[in-house]
Amino acid sequence: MTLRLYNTLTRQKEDFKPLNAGDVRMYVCGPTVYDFAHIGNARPVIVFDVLFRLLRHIYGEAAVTYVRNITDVDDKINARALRDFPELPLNQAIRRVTEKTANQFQSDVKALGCLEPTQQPRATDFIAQMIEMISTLIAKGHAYEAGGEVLFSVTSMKDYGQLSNRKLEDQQAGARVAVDAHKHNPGDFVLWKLSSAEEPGWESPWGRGRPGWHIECSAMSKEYLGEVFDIHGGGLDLIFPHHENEIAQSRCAHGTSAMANVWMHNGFLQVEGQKMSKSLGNFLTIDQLLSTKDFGSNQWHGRVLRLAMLMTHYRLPIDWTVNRLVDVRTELRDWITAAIGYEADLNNIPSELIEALSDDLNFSDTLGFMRSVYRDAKSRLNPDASRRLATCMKFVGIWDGKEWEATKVSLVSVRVGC
RNA sequence: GGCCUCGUGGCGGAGUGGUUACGCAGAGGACUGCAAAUCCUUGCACCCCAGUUCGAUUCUGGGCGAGGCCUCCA
Repeated sequence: MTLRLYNTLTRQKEDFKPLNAGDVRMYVCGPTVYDFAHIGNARPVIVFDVLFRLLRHIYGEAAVTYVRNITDVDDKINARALRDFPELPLNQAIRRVTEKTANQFQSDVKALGCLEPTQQPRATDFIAQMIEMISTLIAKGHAYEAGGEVLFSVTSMKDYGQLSNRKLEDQQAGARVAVDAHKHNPGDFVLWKLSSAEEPGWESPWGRGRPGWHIECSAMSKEYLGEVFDIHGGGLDLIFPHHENEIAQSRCAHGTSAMANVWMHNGFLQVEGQKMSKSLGNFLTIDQLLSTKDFGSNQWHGRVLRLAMLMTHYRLPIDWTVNRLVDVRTELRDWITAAIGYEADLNNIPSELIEALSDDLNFSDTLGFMRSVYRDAKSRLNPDASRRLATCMKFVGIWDGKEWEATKVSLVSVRVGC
């Protein structure tokens, strides 16, 4: 049985071959901590959590390293800090914002049944490594100083644009943002920018400043996973420019022909058929779904949100609707009712489950298999099927083996009926 | 303008060159003091137009529609 993954770099499903089966390494872009995580942010977290579980099953727990960063330096964070804590010195205000948001994120993600990544580095702990990498890029002629910034020169890399399949000439320069006059090429991006006295900053060879967005992932992945690693994941929108630029930085700094061998991207979600946005008033945070009745006059259990997310293949768009959550809750309740009281046995995971997941995380087949197990479990007294169902649910993270509020009603009626 | 996805029944979601899974919801029935639970049965679809073909939902081309990216947004 081989693990097959769709690789954005080659635009096809490929057999996954780790560089070292005893040391499988994955990096996924995590949140920028300036506000509550929304339900769209939950998708990569859940999808790659399932992949993490699968990799650990195949290669062994100790053999898999999963890094998900926390971006705690960003101009949006600064703006938020000024708005929320105007009375505090900026540094303290920033720390308040990032601490609070990062903690919220961790508890959200836990409620969604996700395992903790092996490492969750914070960008601000790796400023020195970023500065070092930028110095290397300058020394190798891939970056230059101009207009109070250090910029990466995209024309210095012969195959820039490989991941997103973009040619520099095709880009509509300034389509969305005015081109800075000091850039040698409109596609050049910021590695380091100088800070004013009020802005947060760190001393560097180019003056007191702060890192650009892309460099942190390059620096942190290098720190924990090395110059070349196996899998890099994130949302579809990160393909360009973020991942393209990470590749450029890492490959040019290290002189390698790849940063990661497999690039995976999850699709977006819409809410009730519409793009999620604050102006449309359909912006849903994870916390909101878990703890308020804002969506469908219901609070939603984290595992319902998780299963609802897994119902659709990770690369396809999801339309996030109340209807969907209601359906999922019904099905999950039925499964739990059939499995309750049985111990999951993670040493004995049905091979059908692993096979389905190994086909580029084919959740449809996975659910199809679980439904067939459920049928066996409910239609007759079949402890083995119930145990297998419990095992499957635990493995994909949609059940922790405990009784669940929503099952209580039906369990009671079963007992009364007997 | 460039690049990339996607379009299957009320909803979710597989799959196939020729009898179109499966789940939820719906309808009918069995059981039941009523209800719940359970079981049985069942209706409903492949965006449009051409082409290839004995035959296309499945292949090719063109439309139409939806979504994403094109410098910091998962």
